[in-house]
Amino acid sequence: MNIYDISKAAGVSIASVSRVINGADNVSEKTRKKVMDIIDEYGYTPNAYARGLGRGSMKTIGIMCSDSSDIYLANAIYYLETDLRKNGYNSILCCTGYDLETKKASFELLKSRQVDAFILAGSKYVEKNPEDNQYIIDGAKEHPVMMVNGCIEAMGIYSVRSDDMGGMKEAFTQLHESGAKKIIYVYSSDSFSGEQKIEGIKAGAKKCGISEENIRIVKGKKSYGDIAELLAAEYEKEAFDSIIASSDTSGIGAVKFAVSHGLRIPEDIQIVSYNNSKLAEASTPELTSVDAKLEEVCQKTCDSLMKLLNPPLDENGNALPVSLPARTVVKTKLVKRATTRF
Amino acid sequence: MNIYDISKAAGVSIASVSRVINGADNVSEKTRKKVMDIIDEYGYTPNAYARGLGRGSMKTIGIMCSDSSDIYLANAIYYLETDLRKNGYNSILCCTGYDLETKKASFELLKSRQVDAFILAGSKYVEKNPEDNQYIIDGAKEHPVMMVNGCIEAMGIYSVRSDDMGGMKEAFTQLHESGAKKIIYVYSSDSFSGEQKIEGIKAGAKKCGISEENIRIVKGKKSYGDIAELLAAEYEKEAFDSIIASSDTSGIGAVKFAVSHGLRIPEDIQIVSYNNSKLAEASTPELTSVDAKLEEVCQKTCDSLMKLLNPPLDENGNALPVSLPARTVVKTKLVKRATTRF
DNA sequence: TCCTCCGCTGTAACCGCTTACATTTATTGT
DNA sequence: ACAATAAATGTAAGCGGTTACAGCGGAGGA
Repeated sequence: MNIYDISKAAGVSIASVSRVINGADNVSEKTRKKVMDIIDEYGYTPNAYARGLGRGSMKTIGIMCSDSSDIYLANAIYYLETDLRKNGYNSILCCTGYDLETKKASFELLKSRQVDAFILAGSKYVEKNPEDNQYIIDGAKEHPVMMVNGCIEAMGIYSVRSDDMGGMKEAFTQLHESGAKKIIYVYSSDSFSGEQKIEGIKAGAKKCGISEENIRIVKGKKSYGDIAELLAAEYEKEAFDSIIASSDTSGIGAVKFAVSHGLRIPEDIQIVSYNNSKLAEASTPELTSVDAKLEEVCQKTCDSLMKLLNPPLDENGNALPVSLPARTVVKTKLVKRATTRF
Repeated sequence: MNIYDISKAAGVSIASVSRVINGADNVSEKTRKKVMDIIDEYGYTPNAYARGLGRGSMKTIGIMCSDSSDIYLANAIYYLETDLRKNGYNSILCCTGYDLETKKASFELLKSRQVDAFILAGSKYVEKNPEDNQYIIDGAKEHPVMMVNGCIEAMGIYSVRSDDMGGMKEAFTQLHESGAKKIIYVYSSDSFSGEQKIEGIKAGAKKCGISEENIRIVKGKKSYGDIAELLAAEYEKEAFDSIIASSDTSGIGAVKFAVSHGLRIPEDIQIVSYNNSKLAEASTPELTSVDAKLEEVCQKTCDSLMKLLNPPLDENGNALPVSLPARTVVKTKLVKRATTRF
């Protein structure tokens, strides 16, 4: 069932059918109805690829994320996909894992799929070694690249992220003001936003008059158990009265540590985690968490992308240049729950 | 940069270029090298849509899920996408929500994208009213439809799911054997697998010699708080000593109920949840949960799909018919943790 | 009445690839 | 050395749409 079949059945040319399915205004009401009736009768769906070929745009966005089963990224994907679809765009998803070669291969694959733009979700797409980002920088010359919670400085790369530094600074400060004397920061992965968070911790400490060498920062693995063990070992070395965790996952590890050590939350120990994903509420007791405003970040990402891909037209129908901020930073919000005294 | 550019630069015909990029064996080593060199030099990526148009298959699978931010589905998507990509297939994702019209629209959209097959992830694609499934049944006439944890009986629809009935039966039986006298089952959503689970509860009760009218089944909403409140109200009416939850999410609600009522877990109250997603371990105390073997379910889904889409060929290169079981059921496994005494 | 203009419709080229088939070139046997 | 055969390559027709441009008929003005 293709456009020829429809045109034959309706007794019009394929051009007219094309006009009808594209909602062009220069079709008579009579033809439109004739064509629509046939289309409804036969249940015809235009071939998106042929359309894309003819038109030059597939109305498709390539989304890359390291691991869609990560709660945080799963949410991002949901927001992005839904938002894009509302705007008439489809998403091709690639779960790239953490290996650079796989990331590159996925990028190529999405290119071959003629995506109109890329969205790199998560801060795992900023490599330590600048050369390793070259594939993204090159790609951005052809199609816009939106980075969600990551940032690479180059033409065509736009970044929307939450204010991780500010968020962590606030968490630290609040904790300090609520009487915390010994704060430990635990994180589990290095990344662009990971560094921002550490900067935030340092900034918070500075604001509270705590010297650099008195800031305690430890790095663990991703699992709850690992974080709990790490904190236990640290506690052994020197007790602390508050924990800031780089994610809700780590926050839960912190809760497990506290519970297994018979420490009362929040009386003996306070915990603040980050992201405010569903995990924060899933925890018992529920975690005080810095809301990373993921939904807003995703929504701003889509907004910018839509502006970029569908620029306003001047009176002659030519695209007007759009100027978008290369970086957008969304303010976070501390959500108070049961693991803190404030 | 298209195949003509490459053919010109390499001094061969586009057919030869096509053969090279498709790894055909009837190309001389000399031309292959010439072409590959040019491709590498110019960084050419073939247009997947033109290929698909010419070839008739896009090597793309349409995945529908109600909500990719649901932890369970997020995992499914990860497994499916990764597995499909390993097999050279891409995935287009549609998060359809729970509304029938949106589901239908997404189905149409994926059709227009010429997907080679559909995967409907989650048990939310089996509607109560059989007529409402017609769009899937019709779709299955054109392309295979794989249902993950759902089941509709029709030509071209294949179902892979976990043995929810058996899993729940085992949970009930184990609980009973560990001394539970008053078991309550709490669930939060109606669906195909929801019904299976209830059947399992009933089967377990029967096996334990408990009459139908003594089985307590309550339905709540999705949030932790709601489940906790519901259980509190039920407890008020009549105390129970064990909770079976239809998901880890509900299980966490049960934990919250127990904690807020000062009930010790598992001494005063035992809890068994379902899925064994990351949430089960995230909970404090960690949830005993029936592992729904999602990874295995997804892997079997992909396996079957690949067999269907790439059937073995006979000596003349014709596809041999493949016969696949329309239903595959994967055995679950009870994972014991801290919320039960067994 | 004839010409112009306009709205609608149709024709055909093109998007970038695959592939059946024709053609050329290389290999082998006698 | 030459036909027969096999291997490599090229040509051209699709795949299913979009769209520039040409053509057509009818309304309105001179």
